[in-house]
Amino acid sequence: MKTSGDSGFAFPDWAYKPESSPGSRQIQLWHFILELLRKEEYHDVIAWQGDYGEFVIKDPDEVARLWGARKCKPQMNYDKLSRALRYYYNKRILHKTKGKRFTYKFNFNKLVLVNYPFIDMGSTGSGVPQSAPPVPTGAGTHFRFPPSTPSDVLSPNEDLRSPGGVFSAVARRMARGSVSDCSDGTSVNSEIEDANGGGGEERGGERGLNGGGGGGAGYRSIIHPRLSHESLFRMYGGAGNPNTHPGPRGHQGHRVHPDNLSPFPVSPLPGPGGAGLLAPPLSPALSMTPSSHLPYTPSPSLSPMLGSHFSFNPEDMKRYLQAHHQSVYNYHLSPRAFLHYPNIVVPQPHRLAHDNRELGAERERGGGGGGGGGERERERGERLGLNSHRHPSPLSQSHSPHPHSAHPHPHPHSHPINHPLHLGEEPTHLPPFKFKLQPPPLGRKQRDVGQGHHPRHSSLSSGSGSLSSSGLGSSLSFGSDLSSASGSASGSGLISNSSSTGSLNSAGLPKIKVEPISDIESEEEVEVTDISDEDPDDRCDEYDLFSPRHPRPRPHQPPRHYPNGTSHDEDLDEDVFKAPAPPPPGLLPFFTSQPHASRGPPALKSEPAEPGDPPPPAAPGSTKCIPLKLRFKRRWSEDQRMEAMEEQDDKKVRGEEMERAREKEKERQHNGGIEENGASSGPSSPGQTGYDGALPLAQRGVSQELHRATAQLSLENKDC
DNA sequence: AGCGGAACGC
DNA sequence: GCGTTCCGCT
Repeated sequence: MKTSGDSGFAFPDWAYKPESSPGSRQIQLWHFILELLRKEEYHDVIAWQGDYGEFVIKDPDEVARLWGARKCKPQMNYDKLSRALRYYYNKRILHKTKGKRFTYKFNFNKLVLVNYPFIDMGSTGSGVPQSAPPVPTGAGTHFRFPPSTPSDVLSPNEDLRSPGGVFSAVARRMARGSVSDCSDGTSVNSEIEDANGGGGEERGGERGLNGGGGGGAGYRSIIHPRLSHESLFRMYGGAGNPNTHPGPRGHQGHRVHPDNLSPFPVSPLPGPGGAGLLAPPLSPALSMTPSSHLPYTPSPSLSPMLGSHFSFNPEDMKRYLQAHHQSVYNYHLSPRAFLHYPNIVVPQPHRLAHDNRELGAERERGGGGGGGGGERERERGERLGLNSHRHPSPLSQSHSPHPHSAHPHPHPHSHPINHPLHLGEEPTHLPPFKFKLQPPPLGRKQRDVGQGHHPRHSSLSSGSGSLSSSGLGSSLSFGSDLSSASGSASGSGLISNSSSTGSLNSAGLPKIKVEPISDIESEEEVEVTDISDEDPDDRCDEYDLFSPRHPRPRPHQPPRHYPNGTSHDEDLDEDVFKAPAPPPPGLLPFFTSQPHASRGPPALKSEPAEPGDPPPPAAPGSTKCIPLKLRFKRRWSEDQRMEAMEEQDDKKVRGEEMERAREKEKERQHNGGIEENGASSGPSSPGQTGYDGALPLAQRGVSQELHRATAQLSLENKDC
């Protein structure tokens, strides 16, 4: 990990979005929305409403203003913002709730917010607190492997030694809230903060730890932009973690109503509901799995991990991979994600012994949004310059009395930085586990295929003709596109429709996986996104940090599915939302049931009620009574086949990418061979992991594979 | 209100 | 890749 060098982070390179896609590094609108949604201060402006995932923009102008402030786009207005929102339709991140003004709905069924596993989608009406729990603010959603230590996370100048240093820095960052300060000095943020009294109270809940920290001045760059306080906190401390809401406002530290209100299957599994609630955000993959699904094994190394750090030790990796794999299956994600580690086997999930989630957090949702009416002083015309301090921060959001409880160093002895378990010396790349959303539905605009009736220009650049609607069915068998981008290079943000859809299409190759049929999105098509790529701190003044992209013709926007704007999926989605949590993945015996069932064509999908669920029962000839060995064999063949298939598709879709990835992997293997072996002392040792012993013979090999992978990973991060 | 194409910017 | 800005159309 190159972190130490420039940023001091212990995250693998692949944990970050490539610089090549600066665009994705900035906060994305939906993240921002989510962010606002979870803050009580903004409930007068935007709030959850109705169905899960549905929210209403109560004050469009204000939301736009805030967004504009965050993006340093003073000209922002609802019209523009809504345009952006509309783009999400195609991406399926959102859709409009028809008939309700300013009401949109997140397609969480497709969009698994990796880093927002605890989102509280409570509905207003239900009286449930609206704001979300530890939802990372736009800020640090960047996915990162858990930092090993605070110092990994903090920039060099931060005072690592003092707890206050860490926290204050974080707090300071957190204090920045939703609105950013534009570098030009027109700090919107400050505007708001000032408005709220000394720049510090407004976000009460989160500021709890800001005990000292000196003014916010200059905090801006104290922490590396990539640092997510959110994850930091989550990582460091489930319990006491301020951000996690231990504080007064942490109403739902532990969602009390998880199953019902959350879009995420919080506790699919009976029992320690949500044992995983606070599962360490090992990866997007992990997070994406409803926490409770996480098959973490309470291994010795686990607790430390939960407590404060994570290291790339084999066990952790194993868990990570395991979880990932599990996710793949749970969500019917393409196994491509595991392309590099085809042999990894995910053992039966074990539940986390103790959940470290933010329990006890109680959130007192004080009077709730007082009548939104009164205080809206801002007006659209006025832009940043004026202050429109709207949210007099609720006092209720007091600060966590024990800011330090979240001290990141619960386990000082296991300082990650030098974690003994760190294996490997060579940098390795793990597949980025980048999840993409399905491409937009075929559009109604097919009509214009080929015809440019462009108002402004007649140039039909690339993709206009692309969409042949239907046909592209080809690749679509697997609903989710879990793409494993090539190591560090990948780029996209969390969601992306096939990037080059347009161009490729024009070439005649169906590049996009198109949903064959209407928007019916099969539940299997759970989309996982890594919302980790944005950094709230990426602000206007930092724009130039990113190299400008080369201008290129903008591909046509793929047409939408629904002819006539009819959103068929509305219902579906709704169902999805209401649907009970998906079956416990863990229950999906990795070995026993047929794995890819869900990957079939959408047509297969049936029970709308179980979105994201594990694949349906094994096909008729299931392996039920087959000996384990055989089963494995079978399973493997199947997997291989699937992989092959997908690869084929992939090739069409993004062959290059894959190719590169594979190449990389090869390379890695080649180069890292030595270290790989060295790692063998780790997890593969029987009994060490805790499950090896229980693993069937067949799995041993797999284990090794995993081990190897782990080692590689470790290597990869070695230079952090 | 909403939608969505197009060009443009970062 | 992700908006932002415009704008015509419903």
